[in-house]
Amino acid sequence: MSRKKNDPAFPGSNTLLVLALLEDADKYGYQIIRELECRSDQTFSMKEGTLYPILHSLEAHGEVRSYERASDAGRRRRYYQLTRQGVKTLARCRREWESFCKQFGKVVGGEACVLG
Amino acid sequence: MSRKKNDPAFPGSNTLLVLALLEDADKYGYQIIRELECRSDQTFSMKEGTLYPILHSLEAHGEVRSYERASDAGRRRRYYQLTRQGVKTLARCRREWESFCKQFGKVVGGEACVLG
DNA sequence: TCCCAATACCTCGATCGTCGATGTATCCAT
DNA sequence: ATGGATACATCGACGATCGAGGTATTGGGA
Repeated sequence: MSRKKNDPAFPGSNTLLVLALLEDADKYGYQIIRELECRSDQTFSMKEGTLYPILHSLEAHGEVRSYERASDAGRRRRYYQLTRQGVKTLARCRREWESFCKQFGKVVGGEACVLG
Repeated sequence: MSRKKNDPAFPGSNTLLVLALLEDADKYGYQIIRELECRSDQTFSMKEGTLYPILHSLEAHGEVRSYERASDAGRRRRYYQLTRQGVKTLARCRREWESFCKQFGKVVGGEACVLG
């Protein structure tokens, strides 16, 4: 496969990951990265250079909105919240993922196929 | 997600797809594309500009070897065959895929996670 | 007190995978 | 004879991701 160490096994899924993490609560960037590591048993470790552009792009496309809020400690944090459209997109992406998974498994699993 | 129409839902998996398709028999490029479409119910449609570089790269890395053979009709065909190393790589990639799937599902599914 | 690690945000250039277009040639049916 | 399917290949462009770097604040240990 000639993949580098930190290369995620199957790239492209980061946007769906972010949307899914925003489902249960508004979150800020740093928190998304930490929670992703935790939820995936340290398998996924999204880089900041990956996450922030995704967040900004999602906001530009109306999938999320953001607001700034200071933490107890006074540190500034920008929270991201799913919009109604973002919720729909998340649902669609989940369906796409499931379908992809199924088809991919069918091929990689190894059932025969008769060609015309 | 802002993906283009023909963008595969989750890119990066093409190499694994190719290795898996070569498992049961030696195959040539065009055949791989057709069989992939068939096995995945037309979901995956690998482009030639994607496949051939992958094939060449796999050969350069010793995962497959190739030989030319004319078909009945006399058309030239370059068949690709998994090497012993290719078989090992396929097995490893399958394990990685399964692990990825599991972790990804855990996050996208939506179980809670308590952060430290 | 001073410094470093962690928190928190962000941007930039490089790289890699994939696509779409294009090119070549052969075979077959119309 | 013309066009579509087969069959191989390469090229430039683009988008996603990474790694490195930059800024600033907070809290803890030496």
